Amino acid sequence: MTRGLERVWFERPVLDVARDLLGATLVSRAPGGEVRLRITEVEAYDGERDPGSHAFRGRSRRNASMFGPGGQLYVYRHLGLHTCANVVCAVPGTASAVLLRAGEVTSGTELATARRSAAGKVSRPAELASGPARLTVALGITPADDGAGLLDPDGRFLLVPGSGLKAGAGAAAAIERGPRVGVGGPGGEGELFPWRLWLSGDDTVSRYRPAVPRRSRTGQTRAAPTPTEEQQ
DNA sequence: GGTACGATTGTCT
DNA sequence: GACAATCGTACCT
Repeated sequence: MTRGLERVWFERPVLDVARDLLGATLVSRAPGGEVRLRITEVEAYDGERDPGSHAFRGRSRRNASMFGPGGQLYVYRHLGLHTCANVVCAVPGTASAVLLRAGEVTSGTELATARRSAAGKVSRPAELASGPARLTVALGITPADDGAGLLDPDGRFLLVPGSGLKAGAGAAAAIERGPRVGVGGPGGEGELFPWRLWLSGDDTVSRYRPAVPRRSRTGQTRAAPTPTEEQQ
């Protein structure tokens, strides 16, 4: 039987959990079969003190599972289109979580490919789960899985520690870190929280895209320059 | 009650 | 590289 993790594993600083999630395997079981994903890229979100976190403005109906005990999923819908999944860590009452950004499908490739094909195109195996929304599709994670546990060896999801991380020093050297993707905020928040971690050289890691101000439906950007400023 | 916007992705040029 | 899709949530009036 595959052994999972103890809950205390998640009751640590979010960056420690994020680092150790790299190389770990997330197992997703469904009636159609099982998909195993080796995690290659994550982002850490440190709860209410992190301006990039969904929990920054406090608890709400959407982010309630972020405030739950460690070792469960926080799943949310983004832009009404995509589903993203986080691993909740730390102790109840806090709200830190690790966003799963990318991974390598190591088992159940056919099922993952079928899921991704139904949702769009897949041009190469490395793109099966290269991106937070792609990853959830490949694993069959839906908003209904919000709050699902990751510790039960017989449950729908199981997180298995990565064998390559037991060595410690060697594994740490293979981990790179940088600013989080698509997280802007005042004063270059991405630079203040360089909490995107990935396995160096892994081709399943998603492409870095800096945060850009979005044009709203009315044709204005959020910090629209005045006509006077535009002339300068 | 109304409005702005987002931890993204796929398509089109 | 630019842009549209699409809807739940938070914030404002």
